[in-house]
Amino acid sequence: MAVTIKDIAKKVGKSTTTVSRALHDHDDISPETKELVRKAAAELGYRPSILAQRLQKQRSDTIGFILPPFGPRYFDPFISEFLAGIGNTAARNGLDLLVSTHPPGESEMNAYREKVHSRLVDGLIIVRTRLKDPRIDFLLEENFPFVSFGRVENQQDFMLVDEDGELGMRLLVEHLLSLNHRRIAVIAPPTNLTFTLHRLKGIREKLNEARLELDDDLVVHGDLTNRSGYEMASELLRRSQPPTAIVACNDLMAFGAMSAAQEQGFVIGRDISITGFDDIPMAEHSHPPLTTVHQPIYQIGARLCDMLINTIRGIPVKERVVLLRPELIIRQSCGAVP
Amino acid sequence: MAVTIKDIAKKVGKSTTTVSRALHDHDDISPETKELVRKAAAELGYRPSILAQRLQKQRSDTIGFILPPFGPRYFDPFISEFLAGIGNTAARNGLDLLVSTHPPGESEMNAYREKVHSRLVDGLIIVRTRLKDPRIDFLLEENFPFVSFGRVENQQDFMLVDEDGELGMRLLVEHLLSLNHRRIAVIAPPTNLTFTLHRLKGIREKLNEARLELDDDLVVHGDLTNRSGYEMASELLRRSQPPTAIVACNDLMAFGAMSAAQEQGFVIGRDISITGFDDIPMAEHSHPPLTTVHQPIYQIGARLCDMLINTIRGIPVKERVVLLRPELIIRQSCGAVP
DNA sequence: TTGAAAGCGCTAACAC
DNA sequence: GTGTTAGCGCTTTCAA
Repeated sequence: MAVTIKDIAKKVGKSTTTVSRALHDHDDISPETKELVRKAAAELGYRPSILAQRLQKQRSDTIGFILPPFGPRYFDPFISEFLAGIGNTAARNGLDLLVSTHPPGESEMNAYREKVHSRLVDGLIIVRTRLKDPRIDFLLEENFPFVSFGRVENQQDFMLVDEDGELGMRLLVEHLLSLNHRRIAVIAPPTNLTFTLHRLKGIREKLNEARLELDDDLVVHGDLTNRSGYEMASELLRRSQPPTAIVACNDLMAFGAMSAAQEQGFVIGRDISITGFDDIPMAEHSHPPLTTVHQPIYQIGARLCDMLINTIRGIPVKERVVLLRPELIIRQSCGAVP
Repeated sequence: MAVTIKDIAKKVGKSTTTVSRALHDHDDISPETKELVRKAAAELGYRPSILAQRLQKQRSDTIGFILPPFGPRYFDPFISEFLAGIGNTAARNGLDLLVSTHPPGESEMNAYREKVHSRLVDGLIIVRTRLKDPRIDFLLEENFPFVSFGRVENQQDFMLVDEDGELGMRLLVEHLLSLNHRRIAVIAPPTNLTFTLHRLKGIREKLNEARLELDDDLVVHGDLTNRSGYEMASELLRRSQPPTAIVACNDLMAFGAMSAAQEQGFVIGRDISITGFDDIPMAEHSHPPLTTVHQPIYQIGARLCDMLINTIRGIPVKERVVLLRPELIIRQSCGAVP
């Protein structure tokens, strides 16, 4: 059906070897032959069978990405940008991107095992790391190329990019302290996620430095969705002693919190201050615009992908652990306590 | 390096043919041999080379999805859910999902041509169709299996799922009319997208039925982002005769519009009514919660993927054009005009 | 019930 | 410069 090098070989009266080498521009083929072969290939509409090349080369030229959906509706504002970051980088390097979805849990490791053993991908990209992350343990053990967006607790001899969430929170809390906030509540993400640890640590330590304590009663946990931000904030604000500021650990929960506050008649930035983390595009256009910490998701994806590609190609990566310096974005969702 | 059927064959003292057939449970192999082969395979830790199987079978067992990013920041709340829908469905059927990103424009068609000709995917999923869509013309011409989320203007002999945007808008406008709105503005998406046409048509015709006209001066175009919703609404609301209702053609722009309105001191649901379209999870938790039209993105993705898989497998698809009935979600962003 | 041989499309070592 | 041969790992006639 499809045109193969055999067809070209027949047409130009040469061997398939010669054709193959001509097409790859090897320098042991005469210019005339090359020309001849190229023309024939073009005329016949030849397209190499990538599959055959891959089988022969024993490389898949493909990067795998298993996205762990969160919550019931799979809504994740990160994904599109992150995907673009890795997708574009992979494409620029002639690699394909194989994507699948698999929630954390029971069968998760099967999904990873299968990807690794099928030899359908040359490397994997991990996101949303947990404190103890079986995916990373497994890949390390298998000695399979991978990079990770996020750290884990016990291991660190692998390539990763992460934002310095601790510093990000320090900047944020510093800002809140300068506005005289003392009763600061936190809507934290699930505790098994690594970045939760860092963010809480940043908050706690910055407060301690100001001789303040993070009140455990004011730390609640959400699941990173709008809804949970809404629910947690609703509860916090109905207390007899509501906080003057709510630090939500991601923008989505911050939006939920803003909605809850407004519903209860609070004016955000005056009666209550609310902060987010991530700086998704929407943060700029919420009402009021959200004070948050910027994460360059696209760049993180691109950088990770670059590291992985180099590794796959055997090029040593100098910086194996990249910790990005976060940027505080001050908008109007925080105001001074009288 | 990796274990192959050859190794198994050697171990059990049979031919590779027998091993292959035993592993696939053909019924011309004795139970004993099957047992023997299976045990040997397990012991050696055999994993089939999917690549080799695919080369031999001349099928890639892979579905392709090229996502057309919008705007500078690739932010698209749809993607994660849509991806989950197609990813899970593909996985359930043993197919892989190959994802790449490519913006509309110049080289877009090359990306599609390459996917088709590389024979790396058995079918493609198209999203965000344009009125005249070269991707669809091309795939139709190539007779390559594909399905589309969205219609096009001139062609309709291909499989697609779409929401009935016209009806959705009719429901929405009906709601606004019942609240006595007469000066209704529209923030429309780019005119080259097919769904823009349907949504505008729904608005226009419903108004006509009520003996009203859609004032062209009140129709502005955004690019589906928050920011553009914000900018367009800012301008609309600063006019001497501002509208009493703004129909944004997607939720993201509606949020931007809400932000602009609030910034100018409007109370949403009282001074100005704003509607969206899509019902992304955030719509429920904005302030005020957004009146919008629901699109079951996950299900659309899953359905599309199912159709495509059937086609690839040669199973005829009975319903080739699926138009989903939209659901109006009334929340608090709209109120009655005094 | 099993095996030999051919082939999917391509590349590479080695000879000429 | 070019061709022969072998092989990537697997499946599938066809014959035994």
